[in-house]
Amino acid sequence: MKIASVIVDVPTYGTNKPFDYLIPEKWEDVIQRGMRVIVPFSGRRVQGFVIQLKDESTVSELKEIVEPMDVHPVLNDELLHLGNKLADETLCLTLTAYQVMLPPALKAKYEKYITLNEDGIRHLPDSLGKLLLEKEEILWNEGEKLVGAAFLYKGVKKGWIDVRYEVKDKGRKKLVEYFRPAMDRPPFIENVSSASRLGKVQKLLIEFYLSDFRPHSTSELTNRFGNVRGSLLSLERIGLLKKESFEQYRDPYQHRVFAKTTPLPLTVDQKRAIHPIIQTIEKNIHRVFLLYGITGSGKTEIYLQSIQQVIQKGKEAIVLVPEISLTPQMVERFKGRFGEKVAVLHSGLSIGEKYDEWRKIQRKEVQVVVGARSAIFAPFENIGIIIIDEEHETTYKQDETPRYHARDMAIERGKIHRCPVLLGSATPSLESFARAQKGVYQLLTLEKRMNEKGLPEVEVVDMREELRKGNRSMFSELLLEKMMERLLKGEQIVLLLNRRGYSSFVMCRDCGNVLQCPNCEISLTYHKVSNEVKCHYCGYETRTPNECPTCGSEHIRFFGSGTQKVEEELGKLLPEARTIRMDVDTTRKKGAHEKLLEAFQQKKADILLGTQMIAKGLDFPNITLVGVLTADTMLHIPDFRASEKTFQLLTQVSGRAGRHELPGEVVIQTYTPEHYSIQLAKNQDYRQFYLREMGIRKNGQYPPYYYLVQIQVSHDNLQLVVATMEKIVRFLRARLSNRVLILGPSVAPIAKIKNKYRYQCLIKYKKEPNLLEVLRKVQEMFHRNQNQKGVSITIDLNPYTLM
DNA sequence: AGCACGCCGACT
DNA sequence: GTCGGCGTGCTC
Repeated sequence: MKIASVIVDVPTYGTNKPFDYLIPEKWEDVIQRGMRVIVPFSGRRVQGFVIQLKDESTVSELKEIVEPMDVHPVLNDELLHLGNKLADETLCLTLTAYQVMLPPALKAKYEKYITLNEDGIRHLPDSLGKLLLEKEEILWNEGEKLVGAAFLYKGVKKGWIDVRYEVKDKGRKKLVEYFRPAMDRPPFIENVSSASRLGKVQKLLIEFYLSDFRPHSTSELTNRFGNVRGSLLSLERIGLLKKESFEQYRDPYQHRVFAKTTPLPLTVDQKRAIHPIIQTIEKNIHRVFLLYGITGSGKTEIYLQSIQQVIQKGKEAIVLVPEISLTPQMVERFKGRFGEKVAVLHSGLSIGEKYDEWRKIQRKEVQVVVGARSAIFAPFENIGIIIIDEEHETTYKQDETPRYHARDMAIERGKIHRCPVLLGSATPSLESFARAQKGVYQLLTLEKRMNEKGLPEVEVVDMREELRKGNRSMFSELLLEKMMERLLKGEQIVLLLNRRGYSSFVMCRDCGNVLQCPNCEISLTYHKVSNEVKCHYCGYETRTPNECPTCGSEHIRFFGSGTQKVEEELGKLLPEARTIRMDVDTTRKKGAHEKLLEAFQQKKADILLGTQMIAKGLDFPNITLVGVLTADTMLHIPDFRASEKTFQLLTQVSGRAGRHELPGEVVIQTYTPEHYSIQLAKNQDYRQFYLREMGIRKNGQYPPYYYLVQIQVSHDNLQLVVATMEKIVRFLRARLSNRVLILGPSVAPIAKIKNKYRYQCLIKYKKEPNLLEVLRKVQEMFHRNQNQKGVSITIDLNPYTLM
């Protein structure tokens, strides 16, 4: 076993295969599969993943591994397998697949240094020469700032300077420095008295140690005595103290106390649902369950008690929730039940915090992970259950490479570990519910709310009617009336509006011109606070013009309403109401989300106004009214899932009301009250919606009847984009069977983003065994061309948004 | 991705 | 005859 196959950290399709390296004798016992190593590659050093150890190679002249980067493998055999499968099925690089399974702290970082050569100094400008003489070696970027990249390349070529690459390990454990007495107390005292002159501070420190003969951290001593690190180091030099570092976990929840909870008695419904899950846990068999339970029916308690069972068997559990920073309440429930056994992984954590949580898992210090999408790759080795809450959420599909779906990964891992996968939702995705109907998944249902209260009363208000009555405000009479009622009673209100900013677009009333982003094919959104118009796609922003840029007219009007405008209108209509606004603009800062929700929970506000981020998981007893300001914003986006998403959103947000003692009411305002997703959401009739929508999908040849692949091409040259897309479509038509539908080439729904034109095609199919192979060829074909022209193509299997 | 190699135009 | 532009192909 002297040879290692390595996937190198060079993200191109040309290098997407293992390279063999000799293992130097000194590392022979150390290097294992799944470790990261540093290897020489085409004249420089790069990081790589060892995927195999072997005795022979077909390559004759092998180079040697420079050194390992890990003491223990970061990917075990299961994860290596999972990564290969992921790369295969989503058409991404093996390297990219491995990287997505690891915390970002373990991603290699390279640093480029320059050093001075013999008589190079004579040729260099003073600024650079002086710096190099002083420091011997500087970062390439520093040099570039001084003299420009072109000059540096020249210098390298002429041999005046040398370039050196270094692979940096970003994985920084947080270390805390301690000083402890270097010996036991009696010899310590002896040594102190025999030591030659000690400084004043040093004496002080020695005295302190004698009074408290233990290790003390540098920060503790600094707090007590001022900056004494120098003196501590002197004491170390003369052998009295010894410096040590301990790893310390960063705990994102360290300031929170989680009230301990105990298992609640289950209802008859819940008992019936949990029984088959417990059985599969006991018998160690893999099965996928779809837990369809209406909002407030107690799905979480089923999760908790299943996990309890798993932990008792000495196994581990993974729980996925949609973007967890949004639901601190969820974390609380898991930490409350399982305390220290829980690790939390989500995008709100810093790189260091994610790394620490990951290490707790790797070291088996926890048995439960609660996290967002990527937590599905938690390096557990003995999984007893995988739970995906709010199974229908689109965030489980990553919308950048690698475009994997957490549900697929969960099922793959469930098979390997022979354990159940539990998908839970009040509004299951059509895909999953259809599978449950076919018996591929086992359906478990909870049809009753736990509090024995019915679902909240839902009223649909026709906003066209309001307009006819002369009401031009954002609020119907009914909603306003109900809001005032709640304010008097001191109960709380949630208002949902699917649009941030102030108004959705800015139009000239004289010429009809709508302000557009210069880089994207998208209208600009008006933000009143800053008096700017912004593009929500590329971030472009500019001052709102006073006159129309095309015709010069001053009659500029703002159309549509965003959260900012509603907030303002609320201030006028109900000046006594206290409002909290929650959207990407007010929750950008770390922890802001949690703070706003906490304030609402403590009744520091009467109204919580927000975009769809408020629709999920909120569980506050005092909310008795939910208002949806415009239910149809989502309905008319060009996406075959628009109805499904609208139905889900309305159902979810309605579920926020009346979860506890007080009965809840919901008011849905819409311009299309007759639409079935609004009518059926009003009745909370999922099954009827399912049947209706399935009929439409069947007719339109959409999922779950057909599988979908989306191919997009983008570049700043429109002709090139069209030509490339046409070429791809011709290629596909030639290679795929005639049962496959190929739609396009067509303009993407957003025709231009960040100055790049976008074209796309859609592939619909039921069964096409060689599809992956053909798609891989498309990809390879265009990676050759990519170098020349820079056209980027993306292939998305089972896309979730068609934008 | 980065790097060498090689071919061709521009200039000492 | 040399320097430097960048298209091409390779990296164990």
